[in-house]
Amino acid sequence: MPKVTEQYRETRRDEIAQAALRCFAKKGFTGASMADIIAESGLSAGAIYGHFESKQQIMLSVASLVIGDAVTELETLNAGGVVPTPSTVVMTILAGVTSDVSHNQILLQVWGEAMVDPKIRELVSDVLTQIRPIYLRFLTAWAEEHEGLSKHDATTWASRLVPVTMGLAHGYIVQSALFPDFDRPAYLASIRELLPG
Amino acid sequence: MPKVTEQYRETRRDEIAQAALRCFAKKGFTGASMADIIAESGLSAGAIYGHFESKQQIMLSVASLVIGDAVTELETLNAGGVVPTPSTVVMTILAGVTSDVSHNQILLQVWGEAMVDPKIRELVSDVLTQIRPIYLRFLTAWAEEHEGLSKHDATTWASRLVPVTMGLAHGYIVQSALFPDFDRPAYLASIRELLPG
DNA sequence: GTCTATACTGTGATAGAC
DNA sequence: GTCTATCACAGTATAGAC
Repeated sequence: MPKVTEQYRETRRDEIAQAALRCFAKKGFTGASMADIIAESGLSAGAIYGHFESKQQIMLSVASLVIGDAVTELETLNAGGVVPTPSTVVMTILAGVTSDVSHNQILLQVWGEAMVDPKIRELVSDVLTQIRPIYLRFLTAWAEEHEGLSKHDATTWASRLVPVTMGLAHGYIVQSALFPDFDRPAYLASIRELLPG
Repeated sequence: MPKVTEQYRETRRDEIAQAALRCFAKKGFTGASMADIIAESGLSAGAIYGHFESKQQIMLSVASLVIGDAVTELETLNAGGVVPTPSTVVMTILAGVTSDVSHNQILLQVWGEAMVDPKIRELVSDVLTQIRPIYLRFLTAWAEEHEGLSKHDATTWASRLVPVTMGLAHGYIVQSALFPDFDRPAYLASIRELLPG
């Protein structure tokens, strides 16, 4: 199998997913029809069904794209080598999620869909089980280093702080998507005041 | 016009809305069909269309029901006469929103729908403009009383804290709906630690 | 082996006859 | 109030062009 072909298919898939993303951002997961996606992608029905089994698969692909942002961005913190403060962790994850406005909008839709679509729910759940330990690791490291706690105590302390820390991020995402005049910098500043570090 | 008739109609409307709520909780706003709602309500298509103009109207009615919980519950704080702590305010609003699990689930769907449906968006926006000032008032009063700030300083302080305070609530709602093993009491305890008061 | 154009089949919301 | 017809449109399959 020539490598070119595989890459080509991958690219096509991505193009379709991006077109679908734009449609979903405008009309929602269920509101956007295959016809919309077909038109937006500039391809034809058959072409699309050659790359995706169903609309459901496209939805999953887009959802995965959007919620994956968080993990991607968090990984960059590892590269730094230094132990980030709790508020830095939150701000980093938010930078990933809300850099693209349409991603942010779709994220809320993904959460909504997760309430009724088991596949999406599973996807969200999977990403959580990736993110939670990362949060925990960073917060634990910080508590050890800056609060002088033992590894055990630091872990306990961190695991209590993780949910609210994530909650603050969730709040940012919600308000960012819902309130047109949401003051993002002010929110981030408040996070820095509230969280230790 | 006999009063009985009006009350009767109101009751019927409410029954239909409740039936619709159950359907939406199970299958989502767009996933639930009129046929579902008809079956769940035990009525017929014609009967329902006698009380609601369209499915859209039913959706709005249910959405309003669900996001109205917050306001309803907040009002109870007024009755007490004492100035609640910031964390008490959050916990009160959460008590209203998440007491009924299906309401909580639908709330996420409402947020998602708000991304693409202007009517729903408007509804959400309206409720916010009701809630924000209430938060602000309570937090300001608390800052005056317990931090000894002037009215002006207290207001400034409060308006900076309102978004994150609401954010913590949003985080609770999101995690409560998405994570089956979410530890609610632990989250509330962390809120108490984080927020002043 | 990809794509285009078009046809098919079920189902949705709703209107209107009983 | 119920029941049933309508009518548009959804997602998808297919038949053939490049």
